[in-house]
This record gives sequence, structure tokens and C-alpha cells, in this order.
Amino acid sequence: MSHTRYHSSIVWLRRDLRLSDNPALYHACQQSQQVIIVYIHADDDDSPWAMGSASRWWLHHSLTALQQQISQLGGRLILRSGPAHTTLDSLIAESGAEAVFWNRRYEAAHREQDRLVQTQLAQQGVPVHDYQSGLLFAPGTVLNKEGLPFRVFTPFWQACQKLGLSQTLLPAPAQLHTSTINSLSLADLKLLPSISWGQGLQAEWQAGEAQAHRLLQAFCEQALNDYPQARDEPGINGTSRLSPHLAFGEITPRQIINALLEHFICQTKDGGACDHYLRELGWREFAHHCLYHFPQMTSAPLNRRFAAFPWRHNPALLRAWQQGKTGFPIIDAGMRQLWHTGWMHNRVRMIVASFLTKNALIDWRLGAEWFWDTLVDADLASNSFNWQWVAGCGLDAAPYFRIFNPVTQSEKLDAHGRYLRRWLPELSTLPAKWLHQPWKTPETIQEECSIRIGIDYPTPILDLGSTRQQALLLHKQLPKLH
DNA sequence: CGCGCTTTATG
DNA sequence: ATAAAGCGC
Repeated sequence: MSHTRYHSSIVWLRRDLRLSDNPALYHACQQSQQVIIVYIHADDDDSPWAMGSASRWWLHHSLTALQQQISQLGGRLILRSGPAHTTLDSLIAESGAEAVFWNRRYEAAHREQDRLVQTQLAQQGVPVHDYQSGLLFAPGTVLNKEGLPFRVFTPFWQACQKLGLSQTLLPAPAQLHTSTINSLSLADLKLLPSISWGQGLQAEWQAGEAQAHRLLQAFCEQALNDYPQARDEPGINGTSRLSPHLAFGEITPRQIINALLEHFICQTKDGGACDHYLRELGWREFAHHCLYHFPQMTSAPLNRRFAAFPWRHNPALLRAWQQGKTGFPIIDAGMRQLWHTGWMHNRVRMIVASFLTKNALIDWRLGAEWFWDTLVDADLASNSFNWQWVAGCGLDAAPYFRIFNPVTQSEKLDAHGRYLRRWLPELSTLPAKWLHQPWKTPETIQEECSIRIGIDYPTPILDLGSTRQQALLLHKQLPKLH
């Protein structure tokens, strides 16, 4: 059945920086004697959500890994910059490629981009083959009985499970051919930050498909069983940390699911732990499908009652939050972890987001922008969806009265203060009793531990009790819609 | 993926 | 008397 239709084809890579389970690459190889694999960098094509600094850092290293993988198979990754449609156009002219293969992206800007490229190629008579690959199901295909998008997660996820989560995976090509087409060097793309901030990221991460599968394997063997409990403790390595690999398509949800199920069957591990982790992939899926149906999700509250919400203009408070100088250890630890590693523990993300939107009453969009710039796993759908979830203005969102108390959460989830001491070394000598609320530390203990609260570590920037009451009041006063 | 108050269980 | 469980916002 595999018949060669084309002498040469272009595979246009975007958020699918992998060789295995890559339908565009797989089918291009099946149908062509020669494939030209290209990555095109163009900030304008992502507008208004051009990649943030941390994502650009990751991209640089992911492309490095991919270049290496491709050349090991005898091929070559072509790098270009400029708008996709014109760049593909000149690539076709230079190479004589007869077809273009890609995996679809579903964000509004990229659907628009796909349409543009598709029309242009159609005019030249160049066939396009596009595929779904980064999600479990193509957005728009999981609908309720009325044929409408789900607005609540649980029925959505049940529908997904009914459709079947496990599918066969596509193998990586066995060999590739080199190409004489001109390519930019990776340095030309200027993806790395000018400040030395990349150092912290370098120590924490290794981008690329191979590492994604190593992490997956390690997670299945070491952490999966304890996942339901361990995932909530930021002081231990209880999560898979696959998020940036998923965000760049170095690994697919299907590959993860198959590995988990295989492990579950072979090792008779706790099926509950498996389901619990799969649910998280479900939330990612739900976020992507929601963004497809409600493209305004990135910029406007999905619950229209929040349209005129009186968010506070408070640049000083926003800055303190960004820099991890609020005086609340769990908030500051999380924000510093984010800055230093480009990642924050999931549970801590909820706590810092609740603090910003409920206690500080700062617009969730400002929080989302900061995450967008600083997260190596920044994903437009998940980021927008989850910020709206915490702010209470999204689909299936947290009820307005669910306001995280950073002290209670900290005591519950980081009882021994492992996480806090790791990210707030200035507090590391404080006994656990005071660590979660250092401003209450008696003078004598402060002296014993040689810490001066207010000097070595800030006093709280706001009062938790009164700001909570204020938020509850404002949310109760939201206008009723008719 | 709360909080705080009330009710109920337990020794 | 205190802790766990229940419940409305």
C-alpha cells in the first residue's frame, strides 16, 4: 500500500519537534523518495502570542536535539525565518518539492496561517497533507448529544474515554536523506536570552524527544504509583515534568497513554494512579478543545458576568508577586522557582494564581502574561484556561468562594518546609512552625535564627483576611445576566 | 483544586 | 473535650 507519489516533499514542523508518532513526517516518508524537514521561525505568525522568553530558550535546545537526531538518520534539519507562506513558497521554488506535509495547530492565529498557506499552495497546484497529532482528538470532534461543545470537564472526559484513548503509534523513519537546500544556523534565529538567565534553565532541563521518553520511563517506574498523593507536594518529585516536552510536541499524549497503560498491565500497578494521571492529560485536552470553540478565551472572561470586574491597578503589587517578594513564603517560593527554572509545581501555580486574582484583585490576564513569558511549558490553551479557572470566570471554573489560603496550603502541602527552604534560603534556619508565616516569628526566635523579618525577608504585602472578605463581597455583587 | 461553622463520633 | 465529618456560601 505504501506507494511513492512524490519525488520530494516538505515536512513543515512547528509544535511537533519529534521523529516518532509524527503523522506528517511518517506519511511524507511513506509517499516521497526524499523529504525536506523544515522549521520556520516567525514571531509575527504567532501574534499576538509570540513565544515568551522561556519558550524561546526551550525551542533553541529542542531544535538542537532535533538537528542531532535527524543527522543521525542521515538527514538535515532546514531552518528558515520569515512568514510561513512566503518561506514555504521559496522553499518549493528552490527544492522543486511537490507536496507539503504538516501537523495542524488549532489556535486561532495558526488556523488562519494554515488557511493562508493552503490557499497559496492550492493556487500553485501543490498538494497539502495535514494531520492531527498533538492532541488525543481533533478539536471540534468531541461534542455532547446536542452536537455542542462540552462546558464541563467530567462529561467531556467521559466522552473522550468512550471514544478510546489508546491508539497505535507511528514509528520514526528509519533513515532520511540529506538536502542541499540553504539553511540558517540556529544562532541566526536569536532564540536565547541576552541576560544570563538561561543558566538556571540549563541546570534544570534537557530538551528533546529522547529526554522526554527517559522522563516518561522514569515516571512510570518510580513515581506513578504514588502520583495521587505525591503530586500535591511541591517538595518532592512526584510529577512527570513532561509539560514542556508536551508543549513542544517532543512527545504526544498518545505515546504517554500507551506507555502508562503498558506499564499498568505489565506491573499490575494501581489503576487509580494511572487514571489520575490520565485525567491531567484530559484537562490539557479540554483546554485545547475549549480554546478552539471559544477563541476569545485568551483575552476575555468566558463568564460574561466578569466583563466589568473592577480589577485593581497595582503595579507595585504585581511586581512584588512576579519577583517573589510578597512576604508569603509559598507564594514567593513558587514565583522564584518559576523565575529560576521556567517551571512551577502545579499545585503552587494554583496558589499563586489565587493570591494574585483574589487577594491582590489583579486581573488574571496580567498573571497569564507573566506565565506566558516565564514558563518553559507555556501553552496558550492550558495557560488561558487555567487562569480563568482560578479567577472563577472560566468554564467549569472554581466557585467564587474557593480562595486558597497560602499559609494553610503551605502547612498542608509542604509540612516540613522542604520546598520553602529550597527556594527561600534566607528563611532556611527558621523552624517549620514559623516557616509558613514568618511575620509571626517572636523576636527571640528571630535572633536565635539570625533572621530579621522585614529586612532579610519581607513582611506580608497585604492582609489575607480582609482581602479575602473584599473578594467574596465583590464576587457576590457580580451583575446577574439575563 | 476552601473556609468556617455546626453536628456527630469517640474516649 | 476534642476531633472528624457534614454542609452552605
